[in-house]
Amino acid sequence: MPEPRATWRVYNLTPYRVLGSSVQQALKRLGVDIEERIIEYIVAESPRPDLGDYGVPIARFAKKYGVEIEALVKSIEEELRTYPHIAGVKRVGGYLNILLDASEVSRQLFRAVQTDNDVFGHLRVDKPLRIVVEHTSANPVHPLHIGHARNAALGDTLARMLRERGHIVQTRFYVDDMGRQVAVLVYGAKLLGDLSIPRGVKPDHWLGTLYALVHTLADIEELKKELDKLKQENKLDEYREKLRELDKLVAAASKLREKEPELFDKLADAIRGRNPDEEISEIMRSYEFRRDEEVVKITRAIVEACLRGFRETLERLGIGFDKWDWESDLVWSSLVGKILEEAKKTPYATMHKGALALNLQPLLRDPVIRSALGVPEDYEVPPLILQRSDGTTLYTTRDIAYSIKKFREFNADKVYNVIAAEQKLPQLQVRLALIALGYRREGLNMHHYAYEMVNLPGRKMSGRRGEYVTLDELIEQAIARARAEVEKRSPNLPPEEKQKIAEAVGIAAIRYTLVSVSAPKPMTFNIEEALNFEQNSAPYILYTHARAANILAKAKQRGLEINLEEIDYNAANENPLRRRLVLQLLNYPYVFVKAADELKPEIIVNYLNRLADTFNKWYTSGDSAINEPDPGKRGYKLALVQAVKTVTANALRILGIKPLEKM
RNA sequence: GGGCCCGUAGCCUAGCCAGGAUAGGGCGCCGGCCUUCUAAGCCGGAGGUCCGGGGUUCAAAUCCCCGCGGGCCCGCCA
Repeated sequence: MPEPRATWRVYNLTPYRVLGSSVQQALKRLGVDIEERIIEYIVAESPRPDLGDYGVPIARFAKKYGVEIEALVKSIEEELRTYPHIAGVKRVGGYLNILLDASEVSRQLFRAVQTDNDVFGHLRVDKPLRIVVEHTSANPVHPLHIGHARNAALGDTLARMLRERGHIVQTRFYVDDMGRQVAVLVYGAKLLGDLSIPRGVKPDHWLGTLYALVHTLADIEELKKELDKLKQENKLDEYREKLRELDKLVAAASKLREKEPELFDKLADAIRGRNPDEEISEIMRSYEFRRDEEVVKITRAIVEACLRGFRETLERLGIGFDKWDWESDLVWSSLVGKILEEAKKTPYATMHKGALALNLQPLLRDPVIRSALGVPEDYEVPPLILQRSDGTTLYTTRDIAYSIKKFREFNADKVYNVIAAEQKLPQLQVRLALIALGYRREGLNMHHYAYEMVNLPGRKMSGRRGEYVTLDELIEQAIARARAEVEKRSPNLPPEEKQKIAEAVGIAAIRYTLVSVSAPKPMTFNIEEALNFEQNSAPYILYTHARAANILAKAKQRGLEINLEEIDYNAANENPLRRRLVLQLLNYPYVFVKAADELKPEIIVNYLNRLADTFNKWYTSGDSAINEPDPGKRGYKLALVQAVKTVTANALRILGIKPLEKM
């Protein structure tokens, strides 16, 4: 990736940097030394243009740091004089506002956009880090649904942001083939005596149905046994409660039966009178210890098939992985065994009710660890069990081995795990365990990028009961919706082109929606809303980009080239919308850096939306670029359009959305 | 019982960590605009106890305390 050199200059002209450094310098001269970043945070856009463009509440600084306000203002004004693009300074109330010279800003901006082009704005760090991003890592037992989609969209966007920021990034998918969930599926396959996946069905979809069937039928079978026992013991209250549970299960089961009556009946017959819980546990054991080659074969085949489905879905979203890591490989390669040996030798090792465990509490006495892991002072962390009494390991144990592998294999400085917020405790335990085992650097540099669950309106999703909207369905719906729109507005395009646009738009809409809500917020996924292609959506942004592209294409057709030397930069100040647009574009590098460093894709989303807003207002205001008779002004407008197009395209790419030239 | 996260108009959301200018957007609703670069657009309008109550402050959506509501976690599950 080329270095965006010209972007640096623009970056240093953004109001945040300018005011940040000026105020900092001014305060320093008055004997107060504070970080520039603190001031940058406080710089604000002015609410009205007549007050200036950006400002800082200087009264606050004067008070807080005990400096004379007049002296401070004078000092700041002096600092600001060194910038050629500052046209004036204005005091309003407790604020000191700056007025930017849009023509000078434009001059710098257009040049940088032209030289840096597709890396414009993407300022790179001085010292790149080697970063692993593990994300999605869905259980290979059912198709990906919207919840996984949030994980995938966030993870992929994170990886893209970090790469553009100059880091060396590797993405990894953890294939959890040793969990109970896969064993449930294997159990089902064994009951059926046949694991061939019917043709014409996507493997993950078929497996998802099988999984829900087996799980639900197994639960019913187990519950029946419990009921018998309670009845015998004459525990009527509990009995009635369990009976209600059974009703719910039976209701879920009958829904499943509607989908696959034959399969359902076959499984129901096969499972009757058996001990599914026990048998599933036995499958897990025999897979972990490779006791039964048949189980190994079936398991691997099932998981492979499911992953084929995942890959197909993710590929449509433009999401791929550098590495796929199988949990079983960690165990069979003795990496996990090594962890157990190491654990036993540490002073943290303990026996918890007869199982090998780590007591992690003492580590929390170290304030460095507490602050690095974000643990409050008197937090109590439960002991972490590493090995069951039957000798099998637990998910978290294997995750410790996996964490080390992630660092080792890529020689990583940092690891980000994009994992649901409900896994906060196990994630914390893994990090503490790493430290306990002597992998202090790894423990302190592994981060849990937590996101909240996605729910469907009115109900919760449940993989075990087969209640979910698959990502594939959602993608299809989005594309169909986009297709109808293309059909309506561009009936004359060739069908392949229509389809291409529809696919790009539909998929973009989904990705945009998923990263537009900040990760710690729970999200209700409203399909109607996600497929609303109006303002504040990917289609809106793509449409804006296509509009800009269209203007430039038309200009080219008419032989109108953009020559930065022949532009009349005074045109910048003639029209308030042009001015606003330039000032927004000026902020792009700053916005990018903030989003990438804070790992907040929604910052990019918000920026894009506001930029598109301003562009569309300008576009419809009648200030046409290609019909402009004055060559200097026309040049200016075209360069402005070009800048909008470039910035929009660059920002979209970070979100994993391909910009469109035509819609 | 303990811990973590979330609470901003009918719905969704930004701002909160780093307190300051009449709380930004969007959907939906009402009313307008296609002979000028793409109407997936634009213009105008109605709609707010920033969950509640205290406190700190010249100043609180933002900080602190006490509550309320929702979600999640505290397993020899993952």
